[in-house]
Amino acid sequence: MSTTLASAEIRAFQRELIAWFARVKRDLPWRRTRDPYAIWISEAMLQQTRVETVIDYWRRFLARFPNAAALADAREEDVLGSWSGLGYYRRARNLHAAALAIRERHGGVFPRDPELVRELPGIGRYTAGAVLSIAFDAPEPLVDGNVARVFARLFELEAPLGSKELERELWSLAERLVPARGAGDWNQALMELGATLCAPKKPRCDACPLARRCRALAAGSVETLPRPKARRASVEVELEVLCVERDGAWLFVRRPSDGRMAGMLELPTIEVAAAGRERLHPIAHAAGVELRASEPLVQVRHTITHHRIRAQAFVGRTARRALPEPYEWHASSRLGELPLTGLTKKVLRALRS
DNA sequence: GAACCGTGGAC
DNA sequence: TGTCCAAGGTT
Repeated sequence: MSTTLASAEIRAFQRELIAWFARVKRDLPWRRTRDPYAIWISEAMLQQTRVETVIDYWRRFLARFPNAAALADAREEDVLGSWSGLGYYRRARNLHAAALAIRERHGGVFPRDPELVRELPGIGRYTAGAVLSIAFDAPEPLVDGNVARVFARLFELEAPLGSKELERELWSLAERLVPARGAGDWNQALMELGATLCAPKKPRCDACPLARRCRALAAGSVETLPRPKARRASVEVELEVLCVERDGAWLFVRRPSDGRMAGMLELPTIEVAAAGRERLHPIAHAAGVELRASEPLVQVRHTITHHRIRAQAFVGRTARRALPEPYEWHASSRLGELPLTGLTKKVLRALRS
């Protein structure tokens, strides 16, 4: 079942939504540039991440890596350091790899050809459409979570999020609706509507410029669309964390180069359930660390995807300066530059207060 | 196609 | 407190 759209209807959608966007659009820092590199970075950061969180990260990242050449010249370690705390760290690795590809394949210039853009690591159909339409005003469609919600309601699409059927219909609508000129504004207007009025909960239909055309509003199904996809239940995990400071440096462990939080640094950590009675002692022993007290110094709660974490941090001491892999010492004055995991940042923050 | 990948904030 | 969610991409 596919939605039909008359061309007069399409023009009306475009006119009304773009006029609304021109009136109410938020003043976001990446909206003050047409630099495809800067816009690309914002799009990568905004994936599954809130605007308020991204703003500071984007400013710092652009100051440190102002263009694709600078990013290509950087060490991956430093790119991860700038990303530390944002999550989904593969995005940072992909950015760095894509910057290298732009240098090698495109002379350091962000490509304009959609097929070439799509070949860059970490850039899928959405991000390609976003950068090309916003930076170059290319008539490329896009569908993100906002657009999916807006379309599902406007056209009363019943297929569940993530289903093949809904995906096909959403992209078909996006292709038919995107204007030949002003695609960047149109795409951003759709997302802005989803982010500010057509919200997941308690949408503000009273203020919506498209309310008159919304099938779900007419049918009273706005709150039930789009149909959510099933979610995995979350699991409780108990961790113990080892805090060792010596000569103004902290003891960290380098995570493996693949899997969760690949290549990041964290405080030595063990899962209580997997540790048996020995608890922290195995890693403490490996690092020659002596636990100073049996009582945790701080307790921290954290969530990672479908895990709910309760972490207790213990303080230890060691006489050893040189340690085998994966242990590393890092000066406490440089913690802000390191690719630390979110949990580790949280523990260190708690220790300091 | 489903699972995986992080985090902080709203309610 | 638990749950849901936010400008997705990769495997």
